[in-house]
Amino acid sequence: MSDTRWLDDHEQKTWRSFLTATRLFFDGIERQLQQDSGLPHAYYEILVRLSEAPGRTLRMSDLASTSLSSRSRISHAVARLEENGWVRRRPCEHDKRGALAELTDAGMAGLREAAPRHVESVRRGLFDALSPEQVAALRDISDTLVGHLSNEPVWPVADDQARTRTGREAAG
Amino acid sequence: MSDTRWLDDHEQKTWRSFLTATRLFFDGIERQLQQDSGLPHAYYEILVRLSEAPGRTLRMSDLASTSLSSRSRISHAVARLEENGWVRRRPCEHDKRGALAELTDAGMAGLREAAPRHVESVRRGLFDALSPEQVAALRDISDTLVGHLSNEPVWPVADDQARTRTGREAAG
DNA sequence: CCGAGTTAGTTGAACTCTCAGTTGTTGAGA
DNA sequence: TCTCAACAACTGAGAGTTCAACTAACTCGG
Repeated sequence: MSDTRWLDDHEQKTWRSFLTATRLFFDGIERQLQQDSGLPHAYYEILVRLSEAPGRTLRMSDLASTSLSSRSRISHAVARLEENGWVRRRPCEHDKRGALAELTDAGMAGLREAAPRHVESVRRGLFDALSPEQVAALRDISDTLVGHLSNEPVWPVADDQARTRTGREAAG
Repeated sequence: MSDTRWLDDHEQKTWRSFLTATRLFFDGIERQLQQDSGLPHAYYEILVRLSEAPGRTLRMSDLASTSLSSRSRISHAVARLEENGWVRRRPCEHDKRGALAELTDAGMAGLREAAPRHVESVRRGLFDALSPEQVAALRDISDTLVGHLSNEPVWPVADDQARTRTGREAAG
């Protein structure tokens, strides 16, 4: 309890700045996408993943893992996108438990229409602000974090998966 | 439309890595806080802001702006925290439209109990993964982004405020 | 003092996400 | 073959956020 490794002043400032920066940035991305295309960013990403998949089709759980989403989230999201006619659901032949999500032509068209403004907002919010050195550093940092966070099972991903609370006990 | 400044390969990879890293990281922070303290991170931050304010009290709109939240969000959040007895609402004397949010002793105790594990998860997810140079670079990048994003009225903040869609037209 | 315009804050509906539970399927072992 | 744990996906309830009203109070010109 009292042996907490508190943040020193510099860490504190870094943390808060990071928090503020990412909030401002992602709030902006989210808002732009919502206003221009009526899509949350998570949904946009689903469309992107599907558009890049062979046959514009992915199994629901593959879609979940490539999108860093829970299966439940994908279910709800695909249901909504299906109502819009942007995605179609089809049964999986080999495994009758499975379901395939396929990007329709309308979905592809919607994605193509949404992309330019989205990319523009990413560029304006991120790349226009940073120097080439900062961009390089950001990539380095992000890669490091991804490696660190995706290997360590520090935080169990909920939804169906076993809740092995690894690592938590060591600190508490 | 076709003059979109698309991302080149390096930018694309940076962007996706950044996206993945922040998602993994913040999902973890959120999950840890939710599981250990039953609080979303946004609510935790409200408690922190109040705890740092003179008299542990802030006006609702000051709370909104220091937390980068909409007034509506603060209203809902404070309502919930008030039910828990962690925050108390009081009328503002000078301006009868206003309301003050005050952190109660119970709220302060709750915050003190939540803090160690939260700090630990921030440290484990962020500072333990990065070298001192990377931390310095992250702070530099974050400060730059904050300066860039909070000055530019690129994305109008909704909720009551005037929707001056500045800057968007120039690109569209 | 009055009325228009602005500001502070709240509220309810719609939407997304999470969590827990359910259905249907698969596959390994008795 | 039958059984049962594991798996894929869906579903509904609960919680948080956003957006668009809405109320109440302040400001300022007339």
